[in-house]
Amino acid sequence: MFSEEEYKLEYFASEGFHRQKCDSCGKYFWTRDRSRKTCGDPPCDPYTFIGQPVFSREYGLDEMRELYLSYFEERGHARVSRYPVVARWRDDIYLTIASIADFQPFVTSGMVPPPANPLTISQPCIRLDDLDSVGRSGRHLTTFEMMAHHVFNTREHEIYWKDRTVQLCDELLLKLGADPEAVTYKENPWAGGGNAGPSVEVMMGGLELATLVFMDLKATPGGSIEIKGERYNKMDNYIVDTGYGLERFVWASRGTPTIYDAIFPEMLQKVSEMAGVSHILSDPSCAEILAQNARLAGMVDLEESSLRDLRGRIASRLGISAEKLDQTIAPVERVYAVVDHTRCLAYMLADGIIPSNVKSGYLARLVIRRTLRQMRDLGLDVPLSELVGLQLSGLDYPDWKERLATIQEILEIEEKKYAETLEKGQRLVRKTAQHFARQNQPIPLQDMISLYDTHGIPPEIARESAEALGARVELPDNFYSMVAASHIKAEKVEAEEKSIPGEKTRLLFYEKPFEESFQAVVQGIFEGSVILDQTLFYPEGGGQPADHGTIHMNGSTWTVKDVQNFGGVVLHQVDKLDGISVGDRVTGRIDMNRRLAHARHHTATHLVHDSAKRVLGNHVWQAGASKSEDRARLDISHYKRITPREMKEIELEANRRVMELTAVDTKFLPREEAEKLFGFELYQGGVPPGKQIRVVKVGTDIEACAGTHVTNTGMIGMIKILRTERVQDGVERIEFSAGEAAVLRSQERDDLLQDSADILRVPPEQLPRTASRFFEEWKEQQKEIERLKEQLARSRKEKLTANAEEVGGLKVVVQDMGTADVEELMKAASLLAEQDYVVLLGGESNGAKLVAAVGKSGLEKGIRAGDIIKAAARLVGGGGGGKPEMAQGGGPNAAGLAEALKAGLDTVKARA
RNA sequence: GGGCAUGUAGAUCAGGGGUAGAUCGUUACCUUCGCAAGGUAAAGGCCGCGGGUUCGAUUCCCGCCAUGUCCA
Repeated sequence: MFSEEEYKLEYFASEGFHRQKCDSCGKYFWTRDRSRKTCGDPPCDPYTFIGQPVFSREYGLDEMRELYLSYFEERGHARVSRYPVVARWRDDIYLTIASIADFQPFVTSGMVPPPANPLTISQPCIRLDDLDSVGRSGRHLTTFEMMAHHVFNTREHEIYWKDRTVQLCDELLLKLGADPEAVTYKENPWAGGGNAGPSVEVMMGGLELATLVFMDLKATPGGSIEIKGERYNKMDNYIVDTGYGLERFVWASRGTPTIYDAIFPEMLQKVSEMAGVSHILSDPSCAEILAQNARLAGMVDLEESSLRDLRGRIASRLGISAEKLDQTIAPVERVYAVVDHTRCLAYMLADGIIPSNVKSGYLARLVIRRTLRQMRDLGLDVPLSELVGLQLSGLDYPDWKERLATIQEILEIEEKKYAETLEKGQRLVRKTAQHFARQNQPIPLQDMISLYDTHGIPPEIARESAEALGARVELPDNFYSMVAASHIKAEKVEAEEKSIPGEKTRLLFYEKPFEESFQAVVQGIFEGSVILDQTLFYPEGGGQPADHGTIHMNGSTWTVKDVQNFGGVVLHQVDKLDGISVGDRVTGRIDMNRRLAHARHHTATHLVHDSAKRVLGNHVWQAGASKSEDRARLDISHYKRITPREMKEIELEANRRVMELTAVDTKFLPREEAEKLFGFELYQGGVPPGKQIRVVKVGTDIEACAGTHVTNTGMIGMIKILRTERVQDGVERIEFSAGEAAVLRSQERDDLLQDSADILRVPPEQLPRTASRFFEEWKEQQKEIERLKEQLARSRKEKLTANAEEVGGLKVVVQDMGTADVEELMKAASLLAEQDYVVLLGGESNGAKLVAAVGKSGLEKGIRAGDIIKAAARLVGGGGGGKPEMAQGGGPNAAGLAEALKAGLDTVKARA
């Protein structure tokens, strides 16, 4: 916890604030109001702003945002444009969840200067944690804008800290017309993401409008300060991290029953009209219910059970039943949810998330499917893309029309996919429901979990259709957590950070990409590796494998097998260490063929990526890449399969760039400058650490990339796409070769073609026609053979019946059929069995084959074909079995066939 | 990245170590002035691909490919 000292601000003193302990929760807060006893935060205080706005007039979203940003601009802050809602610059989160997330980790850690200091921003954020409550609590949103002013202070240079922060906040509220007595600042230590610090929550009318965090601690094992069970130490840089809820400010200014009414009035109007529920929304008694609901929901932490509890309380207060209440407001809640979710989707999709079954794509799909379900329950029969389009047009995308074209296609595909999944699911549900309804049992929970987990059918939908078929369903409240429990959590193995002693190695390969040898001094020996003061060897990184080569000294040679970079220290793993020691002067020589092959593939990867974007669209992002000497792989985000035609188009485009002989431009730039110039599209291959990042420009493709490249696209020679593969839903893999490797691959394919054509003795160009003719003929002939075998069996039947003998009143045929195969034997045997024979036939094809069949009379006497076969097959060294009427067997020992037939006959005799 | 599931006729699916099935659709014929319906018959299957086990694999095992889905 933080002491009172942390919060004793001059501003509070001069403005007549005093510190008070909340009667209800025991936490401390600051207020101007001498009579106030509670902190202002629910549940200690209820919502009072509903119906009684806390500001002097109503604001809309755009108006409020502009007011906020210009307020801080006028007070010395630079306005920074928002970041995408997909946090591509980070690998620890998928979505931007707070304004400070824009500046983590490199700015907050002090490694990189901020884009401006101090700055103000309004950052759209997406949080899906409370998805269930959206629409129902009256206050939860999946998407909100976090308005903020941030300051990045260092011990040497402090811009402003707590005092000025609180003052700016307080004066903003007063400027908006807030009653000074009604504002409270509640002390609440903040911790998250490895940082912590004192913080105050800014409360008005029971609503938390903003949080002012003074981040000056970082998590340190054994640190001197403890907060919420973690230990922290002071940081050298300390940060003002504020968050003002734009939507909440607007809500507070309007005092509407729910936050949704305040921020989306037009959209709500449209959607409720489309759904035919606008009469409910405009009904004053309904507004009162919703207001009650929001007021009470504001008082509690929402869980499924407590929300139901809440409903009961509201219902009894209104003197109606809980069911009646639910029926009345459920459609309105769904409209709220749909309006919220479609805004969330507009941001996600416009910022380039491709729906998928993994990563951030899964989050998009989750929201899409939830929205579709809500729309279905509402009976809202319009394409989802229409609603998302409406939302998108109101957001800050100047090119939203172009983006919408892609988004429309994505959503169409998603809608179709979901319809198919549900359709398929319904059939499954029907089957399951019928099964259990027949047994007069409820559908077990395990089956409901499987329906959802394996087939994606939400339990609510499954229950609906199961109950329509007369099956009962047990559905516990904690269904989803039971699903989660059925997944075993994989242990997260964190790679140990190796700390290597020694100075950072000077990297020569950027300045001299085509030099083959270099001089260096041995700095150290570490676990089978040599550390040099400088090196031309490229260490593995960015999907490019390490260089190989040799180290020479005094006529001796060491082979370099692997090269790794640990925090700037390059380790050259060698085959042996004898004869080499610290201080030695050595000559390094790299395998230039390997290096060049890597460089070609690396530059080619950039070109293929760029071409994929041209051919498929701007939604294409790199999702991974790897290179080797003879091929490279590039994974890209794309919402459908790449067609063979598109693949060829990409290949052609890439080769055109090669032929344009464009120089490859690489340079180191300060991170913030590179971001400003080129945007986050830089970070295709992940986010490199450090102040300076290396920017590689190949034609229109600009990426942050640490790999070695050729200096001109012409050096790539040729790019040959080998195939595309779908690695995940929403991610396509393109495999290709460049340079010599591409020529070799093409030649391999020519060989394949030529070899196949040679087998059929036709020129390659006739291969498809000939192959298909052969295949058709083969099928014809298979059928012909089948017919002939049938015929053969019929004609054999006559001969066989002539050889029948009588055993105990049964007609028995035992015969060696020469080279007949199993199929022929079976056909003949079954024909005889139909005429009440007991049959055992043998043949020689690929060893000895035996087939037995028993007619009606035999079966009545208890003679089983399987028994005959088992007895017989033993003598040909094999086994067999089958049904009583028909059995087959065999063995490798064809010489024993006669014996076997005899043994079979004996079995029949014994039973007859 | 991990889990679960699926791949059989044009479509939807059943089956299961022993001669591949149903329904719908298709075609022909019957019936009709014609159509629909009905009746009769037929065509249509590398049982996803490759390997293993086996006398025998569509079925069991392994790998691959394709697809769906849940979770992080």
